[in-house]
Amino acid sequence: MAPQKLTEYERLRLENIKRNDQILAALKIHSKLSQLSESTKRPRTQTKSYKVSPEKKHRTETPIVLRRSLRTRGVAPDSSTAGGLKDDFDETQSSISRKNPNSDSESPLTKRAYERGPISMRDAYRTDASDRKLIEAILDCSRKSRLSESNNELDDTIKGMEGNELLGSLKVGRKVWGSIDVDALKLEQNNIARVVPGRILNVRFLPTTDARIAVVGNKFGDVGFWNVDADAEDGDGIYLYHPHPAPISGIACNPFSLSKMFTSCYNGFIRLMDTERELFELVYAGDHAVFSLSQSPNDMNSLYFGEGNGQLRVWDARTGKSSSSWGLHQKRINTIDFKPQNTNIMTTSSTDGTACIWDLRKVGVNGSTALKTIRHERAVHSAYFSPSGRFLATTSADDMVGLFSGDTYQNMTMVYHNNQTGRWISSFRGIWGWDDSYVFVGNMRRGVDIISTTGKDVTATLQSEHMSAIPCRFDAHPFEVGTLASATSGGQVYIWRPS
DNA sequence: TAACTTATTAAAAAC
DNA sequence: GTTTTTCCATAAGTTA
Repeated sequence: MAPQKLTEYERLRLENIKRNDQILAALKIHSKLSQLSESTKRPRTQTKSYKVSPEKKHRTETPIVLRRSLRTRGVAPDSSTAGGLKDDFDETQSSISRKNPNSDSESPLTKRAYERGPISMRDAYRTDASDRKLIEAILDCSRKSRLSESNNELDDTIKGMEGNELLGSLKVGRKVWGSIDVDALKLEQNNIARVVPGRILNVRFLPTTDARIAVVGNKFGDVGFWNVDADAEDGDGIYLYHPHPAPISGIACNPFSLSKMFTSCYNGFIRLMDTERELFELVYAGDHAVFSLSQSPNDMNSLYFGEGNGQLRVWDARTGKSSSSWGLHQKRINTIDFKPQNTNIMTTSSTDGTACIWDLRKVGVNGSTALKTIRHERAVHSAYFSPSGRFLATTSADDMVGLFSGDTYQNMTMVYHNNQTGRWISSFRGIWGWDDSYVFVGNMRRGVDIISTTGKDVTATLQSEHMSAIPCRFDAHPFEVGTLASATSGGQVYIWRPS
């Protein structure tokens, strides 16, 4: 896609935005001064934190789940559902008593998050400082990564080159490979921030080497950005949006087009954040909760998501339509992942107590039969292929982390691990690092457990006095070996780096 | 098989 | 510093 030429209107608009930013910057001097006097009073280092503008604060502090009639959702009455919606996310869950008497009037911002249409980034924005710096940073990275997109035709040639995975990774936007020294991973004060309020369900690094930007989704439907290396004069580099009205279940970034990022929500909507158009577009609006989201690494036009009780759908970016849904599980699908070396091979984990491996060429044809079904005693919270594809790691509520290897993943090792996170902490999901050596998983004692595939046990635990809460969700930076983001139920993000 | 009930737990806010 | 509130998720067990 060639960069679009700006119309006169767009050019004027950008100029106007820039002017407004200058005015804002001038105004900010006052708040900077007051901050300065405050910091002399309190010499202790304040961690970076999101700051919601006062006039927006009251609107979203209390998350409200609204009743949605078919009419307000713009859906024609349907005899099959007219007798009362019994779907996963509607009246049954929405009508839970609301204690706050002030929350009865629908706030404009919450209403917007429900809209069956695009929401401008401006309308969804909650933080007080301008988000121009963030938008510029993302567009800047996007332009740079697009330059390397022209190398994509090399993809096929490189695919056969087993010996040079690093070259392959860089050219096709795949995760970079490398080994790490576990003892070298450290958490520094400036790599800590409270990015959003409340419980984080998802953390993701933008897939770029040009900036370190972490994105998180929380249970209120907020999407928070943290530009980790933002200059001090740009504030903390933390930006908060509210594009969804309910918990965010997935974030999917396109390494070839950083300005496009998908987010999915428990209310059944999937939005595409388009930084170029400054919109959260609505790409899918279903009647069932969307619990998981994933992109096939080699096909950015296909978006896979799990909805309702075990259904899987594929949304096609070219047609803007989704496939019919395939019933792959009995209960909700918690994760969807693809084998990096053969993206026809997909794995799903489910609350029905199983993790399955599928051949996409055979899914949906005459029903769906899994290549392999892994059975845990309880709900399976995640299933991920290792970077080489030779391992599969599952994490289950039965207090086990499963490691599977061999041609058909027939070799099983169960590693005991306390996964009882309870009500307040998001369930643990063991993720892979940058090679097949380690799986990273949260620890109820405020640490990150590292499970070694060779040792078949927890060989180390990352701990730090800076970590004031339990890390439950993680992301390994796709292009920076050893850079690990961990997120908590209090909205914090901790970034571990090799020292 | 669906519908209802209950146990689980940490962190922030309030005192 | 200690106590209270948050809270309204989730999964598993029990009942009808």
